[in-house]
Amino acid sequence: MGQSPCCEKEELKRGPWMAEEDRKLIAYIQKHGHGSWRTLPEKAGLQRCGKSCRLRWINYLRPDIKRGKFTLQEEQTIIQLHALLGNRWSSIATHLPRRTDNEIKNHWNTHIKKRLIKMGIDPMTHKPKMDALSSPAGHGKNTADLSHIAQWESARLEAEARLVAREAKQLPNPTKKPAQLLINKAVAPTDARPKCLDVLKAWQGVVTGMFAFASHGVLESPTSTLNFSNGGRNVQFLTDSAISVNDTKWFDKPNQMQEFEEITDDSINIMYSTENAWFEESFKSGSNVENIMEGLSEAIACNDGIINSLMDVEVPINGNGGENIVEKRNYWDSLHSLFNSSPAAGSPEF
DNA sequence: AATTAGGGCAACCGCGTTCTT
DNA sequence: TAAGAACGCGGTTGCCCTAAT
Repeated sequence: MGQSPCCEKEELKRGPWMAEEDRKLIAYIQKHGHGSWRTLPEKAGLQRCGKSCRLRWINYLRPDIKRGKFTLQEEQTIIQLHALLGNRWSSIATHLPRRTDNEIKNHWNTHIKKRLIKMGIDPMTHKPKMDALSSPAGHGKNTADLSHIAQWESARLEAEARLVAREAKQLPNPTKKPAQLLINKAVAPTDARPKCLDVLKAWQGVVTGMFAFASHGVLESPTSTLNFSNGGRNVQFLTDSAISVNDTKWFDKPNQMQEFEEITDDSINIMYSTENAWFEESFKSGSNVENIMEGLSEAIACNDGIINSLMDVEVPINGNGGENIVEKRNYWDSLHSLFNSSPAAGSPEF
């Protein structure tokens, strides 16, 4: 069922596109839109299959494509989203305006993946390879917490994508292409994106916050303390280079290899190489811990409606703003307790 | 200068999902 | 509701370019 081989039957051209073919495709789409890809080649006077035309347009000819080097920020986003979503390049691409899934996929395979490997990080699990060498007991709470957050975030991003798709379906003009609407919405410029997506910033903080870099005068921002406590577990941001989770203090040391210093029995020791300036730069540019947590709670508050609606959680709608705030706080509390409870194995119960 | 190896990227392939009839 | 058509996605291939030998 479904796919029929579109290039087999006729003598259709394959391989690299000629400039003339590009011109024809662009001219046709600019004038008529792509419509049915199946019929487009014939109408446009191209000896190509529809699939090939679609690919050429989406990955290369579309006017809103940004080409050239990926910025640091983009790479960070890719890494973080990949940690959450895995190889779902199209989902990742929706969070990188004007980049195509193919381009992201290629960039991952040819650049980022290799760099992560070089840094001793498994590109598939996003965990330091040394993690595997640590004791089973050590593979406890912190790792479980992070993977739990990752699972939760993954589900949330998927849910968000489904909501966008659902919204697109409900739009008044039913004549054409929810998928296209989804794409248009998803690739809107960064500043047009809903604030909800700031959760990525928060996640970025969670991830990059794990990497405390050598203190060669790098971390200059004023320090402050931020505390969360719930159910006996305590998350404390002591300074911009030290984080304490459940009495486990994560901080930097003045050498090239960083270490999570073990304080409690079930905490873990993980070594991170910081010799890669690229990652250090990421850290510097991205994460002020106060902003991280602020962003996270803000994003969660912003997202609660989406999450609840998409995870089939019934929440009474309050007309009253004050109650709403309470509701959001409850949501944050429940998330926080989820974060703290972190089952040793198994998936989150959504 | 010629050859080889490796990197980068555009394009293809096949399968799952969604849409249409 | 079922079947076929169309679309979209992720994995893979193959070509081109450049650096190394």
